Amino acid sequence: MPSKTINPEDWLAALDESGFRVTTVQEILIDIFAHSEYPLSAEQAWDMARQSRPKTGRATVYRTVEKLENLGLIRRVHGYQGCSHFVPTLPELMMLFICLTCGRTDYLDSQPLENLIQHSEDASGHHITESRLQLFGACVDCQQNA
Amino acid sequence: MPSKTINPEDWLAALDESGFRVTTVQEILIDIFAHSEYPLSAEQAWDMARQSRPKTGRATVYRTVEKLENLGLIRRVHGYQGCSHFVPTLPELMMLFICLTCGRTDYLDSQPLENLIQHSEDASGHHITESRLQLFGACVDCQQNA
DNA sequence: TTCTTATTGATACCATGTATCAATTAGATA
DNA sequence: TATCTAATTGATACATGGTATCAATAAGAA
Repeated sequence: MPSKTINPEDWLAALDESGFRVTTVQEILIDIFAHSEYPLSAEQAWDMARQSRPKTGRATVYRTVEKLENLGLIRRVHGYQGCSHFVPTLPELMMLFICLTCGRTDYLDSQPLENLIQHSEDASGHHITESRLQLFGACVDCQQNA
Repeated sequence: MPSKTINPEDWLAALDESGFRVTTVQEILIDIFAHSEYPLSAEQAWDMARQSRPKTGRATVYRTVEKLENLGLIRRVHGYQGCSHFVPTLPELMMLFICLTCGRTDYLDSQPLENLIQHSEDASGHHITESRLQLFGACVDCQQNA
């Protein structure tokens, strides 16, 4: 339930603009990540990729995931079934909520995080250049169905 | 530079109260984690433990680290040299800052995080039960020495 | 001191991710 | 369209980080 929609075309364009080739495997993987409601691991993405293209290699998937991460198109989720799952980078500064019941993700308004960082910089004197926030719990739907 | 100090005695007491035995290896490891200024991995802790007790086994260290984590005495740091480093749990709700230059940790006032969670719950309708925040950058000292 | 059992160390093992390298293919050029 | 070149791929072997097993040890209650 991302608040903005993701356009796989843009990801392909980003690949191209960075001088990478647009290949079948990469198209498939981009489609998989861009449309998943849940954080995906490379292994899961591999399984899904082989459904539409059985001979897809494992190493290729790991390489592509790394490439997408380096391009900033997907981002690693920490603490949800380990630290090996990825979600699309929706806003640059992400306040990601993950439901521990259904596993679905929601991108919350990140203004509060921006404020928090600003405040903490002022209060501590440290210069904050990077942040990682993950929120877990029960989403609206799962609360009702409980 | 934790804002509160850590008392290894308390950790040993926590072990004891949970029905675990207080052993030499565990005392050594507790001392190592409680006094480190930097996040430590199990592998690093193993190296340090063997300096004072050479025959210490690797599996034992991994098991002890897991035990300390389960007891809530140490907590995993995400995104600092992977996700395998641990720091003492100082406040229950942690706003941990890690300097990317010197690696030292600082526990910031976590009231802003409490507010953020409260605000996000109200705004999204999700019930937030768990959070993970990590801040990175340049600490006060490293900014001056730059 | 004895006894029971949690804990330990050595080892083998497993899972996740990475390096290698010949074969393939995107896409630029003719 | 055919040709060419290097990025990409798939298969495999490998490395790393962590776990299961099991006999030997030691904590701490009796």
